[in-house]
Amino acid sequence: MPSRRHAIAEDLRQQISSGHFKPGERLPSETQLANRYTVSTSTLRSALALLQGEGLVEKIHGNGNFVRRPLRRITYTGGAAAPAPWTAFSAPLRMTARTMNIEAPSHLTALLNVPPQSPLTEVLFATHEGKTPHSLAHIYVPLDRAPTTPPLAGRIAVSAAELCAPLSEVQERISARLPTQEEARTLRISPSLAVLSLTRVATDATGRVVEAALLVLPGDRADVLFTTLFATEERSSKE
Amino acid sequence: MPSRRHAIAEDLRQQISSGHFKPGERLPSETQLANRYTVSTSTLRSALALLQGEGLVEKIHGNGNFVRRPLRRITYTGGAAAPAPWTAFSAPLRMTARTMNIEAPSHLTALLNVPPQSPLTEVLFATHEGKTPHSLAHIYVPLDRAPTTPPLAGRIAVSAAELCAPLSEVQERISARLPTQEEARTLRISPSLAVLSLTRVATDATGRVVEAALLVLPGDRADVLFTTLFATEERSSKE
DNA sequence: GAGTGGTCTAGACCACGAG
DNA sequence: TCGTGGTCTAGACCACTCA
Repeated sequence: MPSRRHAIAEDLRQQISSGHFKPGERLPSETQLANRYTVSTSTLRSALALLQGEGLVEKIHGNGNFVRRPLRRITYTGGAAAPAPWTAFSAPLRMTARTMNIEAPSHLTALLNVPPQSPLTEVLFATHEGKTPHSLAHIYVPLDRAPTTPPLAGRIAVSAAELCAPLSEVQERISARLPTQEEARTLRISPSLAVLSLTRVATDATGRVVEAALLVLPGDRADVLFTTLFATEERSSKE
Repeated sequence: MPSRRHAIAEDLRQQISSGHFKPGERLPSETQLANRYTVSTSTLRSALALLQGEGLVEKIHGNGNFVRRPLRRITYTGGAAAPAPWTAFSAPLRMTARTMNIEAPSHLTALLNVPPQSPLTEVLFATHEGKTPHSLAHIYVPLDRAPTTPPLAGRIAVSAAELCAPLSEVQERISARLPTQEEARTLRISPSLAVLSLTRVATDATGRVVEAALLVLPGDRADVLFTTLFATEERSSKE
């Protein structure tokens, strides 16, 4: 037996995909929708919560529920096959970066293998498509290993490590979770929409950590791709 | 101002981590907890929903709310650095597999690059720690490329591709989402606990798809690790 | 059958956003 | 200020589990 809220969610899904409600459009208020479906507002809200978790609807407090614009799915390419960590896109994809020097907070000392409060360059990084944020990144570079020409910007910031000594190893660890309140606000996603959390640690030939990057990618508009090529014939690993 | 439900959730989190409520233990009923905190049952339930999404509490309909046993975090190791796709664990980690021959359903023909309804071997695969499922995998091998000695079992099933012709490429695509109802039931996780979804496609030297694997890993107990080694000195890629 | 969580109601009041 | 969503109440009734 489909519950009331699932039936309503399904009906709204239909109306959205059929174009009855268009991307960017504001839905009728929750009170109106509750009347239309003859349910209480709580039931209607729980139906909207389902759509929210799917990334179909965005709620804006004090303003309304909006049909989310379907966003291009972006791909983060990891591993050796990636010349630059962010692939290029045909669509206009805006990037913003903010650089600041900080002292290593405790949760980073283990990751970077540096003493507490040692100087770091932090780059806050975001990609946007139109007005909608696509992804977030925090990138940390120990100051004594940073390129000598700040400020970093654009893709250079993301691949800062490449400017340093030759890398010997890059580790990328990926997990899935719900966004923190702040991430949800910044990315303008529902707190119930899963995100990919990727931690990339680059090490140089001497074993020092050259760069750590913490990426947050909304599950409805990003995924991560790794391609592993195996040696055939006399071919060796590709970079 | 922290809302009522966040305060309650925080208090319960404390009581769980302090050992006042122990792993596996049943919490007081929602009515009792609602009285204790002098809130309505709906408010209390929304507090529990927060803990559920964090994987701290498991609700069992008609039975109660239970403190989840903290599970060992497992790591799926991807890419060339992985001799076997599933790393070994010190803890007893049970694996179950069920093999069946099917005809390629439509959503797999593109992935496997085979004609519709061509014969496949499907392996349903699960890992458990104790009674709790850790992960799910659906593995598909085109029949004409399968090893000649079925039934596959254990880790062999997961690395079936290795028995075939030498691989030339493995693609692993990862995304984050909420589980389907069925996945949530099978993995015994909350529908609001994010999962990693990993699609692995292995191709042999002739360009044919040898194996496709669809993995589902609960976000609270699994992550994925890729290690990329760069050639230094005369060293080449490792397998 | 007794007790649990699951769904739903019909309100009240608060917090936010835009005009 | 007004309309929006956010939180919360105090119930009712249903569905499930276990003894």
